[in-house]
Amino acid sequence: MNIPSQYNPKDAENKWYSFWLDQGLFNADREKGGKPYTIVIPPPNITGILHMGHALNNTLQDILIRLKRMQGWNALWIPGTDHAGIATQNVVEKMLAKEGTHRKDLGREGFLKKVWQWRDQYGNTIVNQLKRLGSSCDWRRLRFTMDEGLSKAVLEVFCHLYDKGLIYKGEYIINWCPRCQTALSDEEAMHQEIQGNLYHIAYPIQGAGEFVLVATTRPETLLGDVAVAVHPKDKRYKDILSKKILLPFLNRELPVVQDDFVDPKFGTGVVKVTPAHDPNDFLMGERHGLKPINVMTDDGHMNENAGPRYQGLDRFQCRKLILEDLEERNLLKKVEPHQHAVGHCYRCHTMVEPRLSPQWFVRMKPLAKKALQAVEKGEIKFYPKRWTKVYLRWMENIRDWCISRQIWWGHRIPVWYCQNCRKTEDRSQKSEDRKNKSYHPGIIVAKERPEKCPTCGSTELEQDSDVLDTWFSSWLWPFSTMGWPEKDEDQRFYYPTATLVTAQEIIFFWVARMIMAGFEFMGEKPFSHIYIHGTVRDHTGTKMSKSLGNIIDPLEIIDEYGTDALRMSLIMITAQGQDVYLSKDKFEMGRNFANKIWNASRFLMMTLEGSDARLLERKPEDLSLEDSYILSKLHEVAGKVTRSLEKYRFNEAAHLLYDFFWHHFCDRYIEAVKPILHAEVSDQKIRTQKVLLTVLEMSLRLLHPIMPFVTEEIWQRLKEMGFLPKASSSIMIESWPKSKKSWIDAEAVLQVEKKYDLIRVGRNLRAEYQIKPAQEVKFVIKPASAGDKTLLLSQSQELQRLLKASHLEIDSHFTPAQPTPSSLSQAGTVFMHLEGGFDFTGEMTRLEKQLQEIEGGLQKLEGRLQNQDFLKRAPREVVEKEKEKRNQMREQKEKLLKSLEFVKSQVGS
RNA sequence: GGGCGAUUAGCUCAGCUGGUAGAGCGCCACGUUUACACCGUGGAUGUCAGAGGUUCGAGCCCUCUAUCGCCCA
Repeated sequence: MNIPSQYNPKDAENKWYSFWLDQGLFNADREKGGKPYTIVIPPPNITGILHMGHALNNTLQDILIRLKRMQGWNALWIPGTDHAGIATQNVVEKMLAKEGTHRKDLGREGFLKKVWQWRDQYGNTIVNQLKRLGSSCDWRRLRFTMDEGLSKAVLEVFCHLYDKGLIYKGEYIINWCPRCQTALSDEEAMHQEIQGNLYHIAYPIQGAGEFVLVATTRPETLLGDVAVAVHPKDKRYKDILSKKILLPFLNRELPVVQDDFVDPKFGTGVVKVTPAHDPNDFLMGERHGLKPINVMTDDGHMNENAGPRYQGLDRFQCRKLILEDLEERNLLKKVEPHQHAVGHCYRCHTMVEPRLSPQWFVRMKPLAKKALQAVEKGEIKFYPKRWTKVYLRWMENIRDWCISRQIWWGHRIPVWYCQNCRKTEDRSQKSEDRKNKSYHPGIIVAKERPEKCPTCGSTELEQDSDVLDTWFSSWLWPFSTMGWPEKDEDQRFYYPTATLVTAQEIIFFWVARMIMAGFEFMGEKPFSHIYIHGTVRDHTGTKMSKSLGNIIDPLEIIDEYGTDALRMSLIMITAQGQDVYLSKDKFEMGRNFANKIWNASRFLMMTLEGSDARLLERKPEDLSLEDSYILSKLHEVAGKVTRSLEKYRFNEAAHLLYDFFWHHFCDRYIEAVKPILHAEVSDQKIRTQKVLLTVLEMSLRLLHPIMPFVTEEIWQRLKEMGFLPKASSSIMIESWPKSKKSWIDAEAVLQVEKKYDLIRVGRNLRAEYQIKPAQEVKFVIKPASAGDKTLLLSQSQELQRLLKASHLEIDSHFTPAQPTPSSLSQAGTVFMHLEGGFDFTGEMTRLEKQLQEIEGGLQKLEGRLQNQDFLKRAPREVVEKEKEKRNQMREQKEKLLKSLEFVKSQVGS
């Protein structure tokens, strides 16, 4: 048999992924039975390429889905992508710019055609990349937020909410991205601390020859000032309340208003009020009946209201010029550095401009109620649970959601305006509309284009040119992907989903809104558990991003180390919900482990070849101590791994498996049974082969959800060799191992642990005395108890081999006739006989060091056991345990003292 | 300003409900013994950020402080 000594991931990955696909093993089928377990993928953006965040996110989902599938659930993982309105439009616009054209040249329809072409060409890149990760999604159910079905869901929802009075149009201040030229929701404006300045500007008081100092961070907006404000209790400014203030440059007369919002301690205690360019000022303006003046265009330039000198300037150029002009007139009194948070577009990072404009909003308070309760009552749980509070706080302070976007790519708002009704609409009515949000004359909301206006019968209808926020489709994801608003059996079966696996960044964007949508449209929560994993950062703690160039590309890692290595490494270093600091060398861990699995299996296959080894179906009666030990550990680890995974403690599960397979199975068991395997056929040999096969096969199944490829590759080889006659077609549909108590023999485990402790101690002696590994030495062991003697006697052959001993004596009454290096282990004292010279002084220091350690520990223990409070209040088991430990240590101390005395007596001679 | 997280071995991080600290990498010594050098054997290394407190007992619970990071305003 020729098996390469290194695992080659590439072959296995391509082969088995296509095999799984061909066999339809990812496909969920209601008829197959089992309880439903559904996950919907957080749909990646079609402009995206796979990054480590995706790799982690999808590995976690795949682990869950593969686990549940093996556990016999009817496991469904629905994949899909998100149309990402702004991001995709940006990408296509850039492409057009390279071609020397602009979307406006193509017109709306022409542009959308281009976008669809782009998405057909590139939009599935990430889907194919997810496949390389091994993701076992039901690809037949792949959805896209712009699909016909999902678009229908969007229309249905818009009309439903509008009819309920939960959607309204209004002129409000929103976050405006001057580069993307669209409104953004509050969540899409990411606040970043920037180092700016606080400018103290002197505004002249009319007719007084005096000034009032106003502090602002954005001097260019002063052109839109309509008032200045002070706190009502601020006595410093009492005198100016009745005065008019003159706006520099424009000489606009500004009233002085009093408002609680003003913080007397901030700046000078006087603020300028610019309702068209600041959300707080907007509210203040409403409170005081001030009419906003907009001084900017939609692309961030100054408009005609800014006056001829500034009109047409970019907002930052204008700031510069205004400051120069203020300085020239001696109106700029003070500039102090000031750090403040400014919104940035989450798609293009341009500084967001608060802007007054007519937009569509969803009234969120009524939707939030059930979503809030469900989490409060624990019907929906966050893992780790600290996110609960974050969610609740946001929900409690929820604000209306701006859903209109001034772009072309997306679901167009299903609203038509009757041109006729609009003409006749009285201007004064407009402000009324704002207050009475459900009253919209000339507005028709419908799933399809209406033929004529229901009010006046006019056919002059024009559809709203805006599209909806992308999240307005993704908040429906858990059910729109299941065909809603149509209803069918599948939907009834698979909804609600079980677990949502996502990142912290989109709790508000997506998770919270999905919960609201679930209750509103399905009458039921969309999922029960939300697992929030950490953010993947580079080794310095910076979030990975393309523009920073600190990306570690998962595909590159897959090429270099293999998918299983990527998955295992990521899982091992990701504690529940903690951010991950990544560097390339971390992936060696997973690669080395995959190789270890490969080689252990290789060894087994070579030794089992030709034998008729089969899996053990029940626990044999005649197990050796080692057999009992490894089978106990196997079942113990199976239980622990299952519990860890079910509690979303993925790294714990990974470490348990790593430790079991490498250290217990390979380092101990396999090494221990090698002589049996190399010997002639015997009952013992046959049994050992079975144990080996059983442990390997079950380990593979336990490892499969995390490392699907290498486990399938080996499992299939075992099957091909005839060792698994009852096997199904793939390990991925085999059953998940059950931890059986009857297979766990705690006593055997304890004894074997003792045995290895003794071996370690003996080997340590060899190393300390620099005995060459090949050289055999004589050992004598003085057992610590009668029980230990029995144990050691039964294991003497093996001990002899593992200690590389020429002779091994087990003697309860042993006292060395001459100075002999010795060391203590749990099962007894190990003496090593040296031929020739012996370094008494060296041995003395060694023993003294050991004695010191023991004495230190003993002192602590004695102290504790003398403490009456401890004896009275600590639980009895704890006290007993400590007593036992003390007795042991006392004995050890005695032994050491004896040895030491003996050695010392020889030093002089 | 409010909230959350982090601070544990040289590095990167585990440590769930309190019972005398662990892993991987790195380091030191030895080793090429037919599964694996992507390996084996043995070893060294910690005032668990600091200060108080609760407790018989604190890395873990409480309070405060410091540093770093994130979120919200």
